[in-house]
Amino acid sequence: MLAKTDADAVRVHNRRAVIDHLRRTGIATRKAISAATGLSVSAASAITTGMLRADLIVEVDEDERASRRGRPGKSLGLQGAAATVATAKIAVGELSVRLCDYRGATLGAASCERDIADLDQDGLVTLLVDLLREAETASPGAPPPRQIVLAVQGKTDSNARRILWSPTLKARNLEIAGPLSALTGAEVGVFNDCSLMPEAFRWKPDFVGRDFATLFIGFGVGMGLRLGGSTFQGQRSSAVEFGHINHIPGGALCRCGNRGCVEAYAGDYAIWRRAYGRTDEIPTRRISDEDMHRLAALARSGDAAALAAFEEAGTAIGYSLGRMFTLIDPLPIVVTGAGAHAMDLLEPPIRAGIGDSAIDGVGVDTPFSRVEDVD
Amino acid sequence: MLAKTDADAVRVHNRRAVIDHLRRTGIATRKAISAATGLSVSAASAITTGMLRADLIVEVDEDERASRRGRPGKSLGLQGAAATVATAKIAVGELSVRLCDYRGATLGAASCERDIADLDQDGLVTLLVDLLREAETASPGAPPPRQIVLAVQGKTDSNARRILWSPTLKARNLEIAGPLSALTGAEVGVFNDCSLMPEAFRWKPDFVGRDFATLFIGFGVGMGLRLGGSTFQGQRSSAVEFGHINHIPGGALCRCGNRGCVEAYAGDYAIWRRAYGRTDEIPTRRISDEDMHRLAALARSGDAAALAAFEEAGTAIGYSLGRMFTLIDPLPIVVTGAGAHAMDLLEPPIRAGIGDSAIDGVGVDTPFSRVEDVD
DNA sequence: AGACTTTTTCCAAGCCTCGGAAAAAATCGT
DNA sequence: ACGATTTTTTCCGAGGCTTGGAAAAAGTCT
Repeated sequence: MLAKTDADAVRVHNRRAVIDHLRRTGIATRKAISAATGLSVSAASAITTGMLRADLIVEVDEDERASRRGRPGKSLGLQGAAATVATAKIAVGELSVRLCDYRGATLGAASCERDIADLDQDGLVTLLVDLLREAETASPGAPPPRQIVLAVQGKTDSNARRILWSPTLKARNLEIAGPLSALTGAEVGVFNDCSLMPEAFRWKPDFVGRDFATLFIGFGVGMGLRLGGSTFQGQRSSAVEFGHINHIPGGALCRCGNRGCVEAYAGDYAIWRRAYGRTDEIPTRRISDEDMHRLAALARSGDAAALAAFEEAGTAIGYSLGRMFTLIDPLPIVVTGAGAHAMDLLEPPIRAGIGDSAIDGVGVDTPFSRVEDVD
Repeated sequence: MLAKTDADAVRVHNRRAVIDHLRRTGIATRKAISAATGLSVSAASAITTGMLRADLIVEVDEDERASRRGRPGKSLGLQGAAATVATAKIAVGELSVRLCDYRGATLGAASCERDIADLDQDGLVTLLVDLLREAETASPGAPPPRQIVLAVQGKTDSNARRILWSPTLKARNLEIAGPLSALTGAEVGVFNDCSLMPEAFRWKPDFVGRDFATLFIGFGVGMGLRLGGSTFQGQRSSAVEFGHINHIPGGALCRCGNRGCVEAYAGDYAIWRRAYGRTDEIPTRRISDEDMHRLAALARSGDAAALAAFEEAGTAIGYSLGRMFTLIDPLPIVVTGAGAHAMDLLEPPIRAGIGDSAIDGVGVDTPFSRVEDVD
């Protein structure tokens, strides 16, 4: 099952290593690249000059002259104009597109707020193409995107081609990558929004090369996993449906139709309905952030029902984290989403839940980081 | 973070691919190796002749003459005498060692049944060395093992050097790899027994290159995961403590001290105590296989308490499989251990549990294979 | 201005693998 | 029985990448 390797693979691999380092550090000299990648200086030099000629990277004048002895190294950076990448987000009630250059800088964006529940495959694709065109006119001079990454709220297939299911859409199993690719000429990938989140943090110094999880707490509950140097994808689907891992057999009713999911205790709507005694009610609309802030304030001021709602939410998350830790070892957690604002209320029951469910309580002290907003 | 690749890495990789194919198919011609690995015939020929000269592989006379036209291919197989590998098992009340040659054939074995609970690090290591010597005298002519693989009931660290915790031993955090390696000169790896199980199946045609899980149901409950071409290991420990994933918050008391673990419902002792109304009793000894067979027979004959015990066990396993499937997608399951004998009783509640806990019931129809005995 | 240092570039060498040609070893046809 | 055909191996030159050392380049220090 092991595939062969040849000179070609070596070249591709080593160039990727160079780009990887440049993307992480921004700029670096050939010497630094050599040291970081393990390549000889000769090789690093040869590779970079080749990429320089191909206009993939540029020489950068560094203002900060270290004024050391010896020939100063010439800094290199990625050439922003080398390629354009588009990211699109499909969420409840919102569709947005953003164009980025090769360095990651935003070139232009476009979005539209409308109910897309009734759209079918073609309708969704044409809407995406329209937004893409709009974003392109907003960023003149940029080449058309070579790659399009779609972040979808819902389940996608592991080939990153289809939306298997989304709470935003009535239709299921939509083939998106093919048509969109045919219309735009770009390489298209369709991913679950939460499983994509680790990509946003893997460049940060604290997380480079490390395993970690991102936990989204908001209207729903979702997770992204970074394991062993790659962002986790299931064999068949995007997987990591953390919000729909069962917490209590036969428990509270969840949006997905099952009973006892984590989300049915820890999603915005779950906390809300628990606080107001609306057992098993599934709200048709999003609970607004203001409502949730109000509820959190109520809990902080000592309201028993609100307190209990947040506590149950934290316990559900904690137990499921404990279950996950037992299966794949404790991980540092990055908490995002509206629920991150209520971490003062959630963290104690979360940690208690981990302690009660993980073997030997391993992972109760795993670090949590809060990130308020991410796109 | 990406490391460089050079000609050396290419050589190592391609040779490994050749060995991989030979280990899987037993014997193969140079042409077949070329086709399977994607290497050119020239490369496959060069690599194999090199390994032939290094005595890693041998030419094999195939008796079955296909009598086709053209020059017949000369079959190659791994040289059994090229290296010796030892495997050792540390289980409750039993210690065993087995020597295998490079092809996987057993050369000799030794075992001892005694209580090792009071052994410390040195005691355990010297006992292992003694068994190793005994096995070596049982297989004259074989070179001393170059590699030793330890399968331990319990938790091991992810560097495969230490036993973090084992129900067999009172001591914790025992460094085994270092001392054993120093005494034998072999490369030593210490692994959890269940997480090692996929290694036994990854060569079978049904599982080659596929993701799957092995589920052990016996005195305890354990699991091994084969994901993305490698056998899963946690970042810090052997992980995949499936038996200690929480099923019911605050539920039945488990050997590990927590409440509500799967094992506290589905382990032999859990089924036994549930059938006999001994709530939360932790037996000091293993329940014998005969006792469990008797209990299963009782259930099959319609005894309500016994039936309920097996049903609760199946439900616990089913829910936890559903939870796992939600996190990492459904997988085919290979069921081993004494509990595999009662799969007729367990499978219906297991599938029902998956259906109630997995999103959309995905995975209820995942294939189960029963394997009665594995070493 | 010359000595020293440090970074780049240049060049021959070493390893792989690849592709095609030649050799080897059977069977088939007459 | 002997040449034609077919299939597998081996051989050999070519090409691509990296390496290590030498040479060049581009600054600081005295």
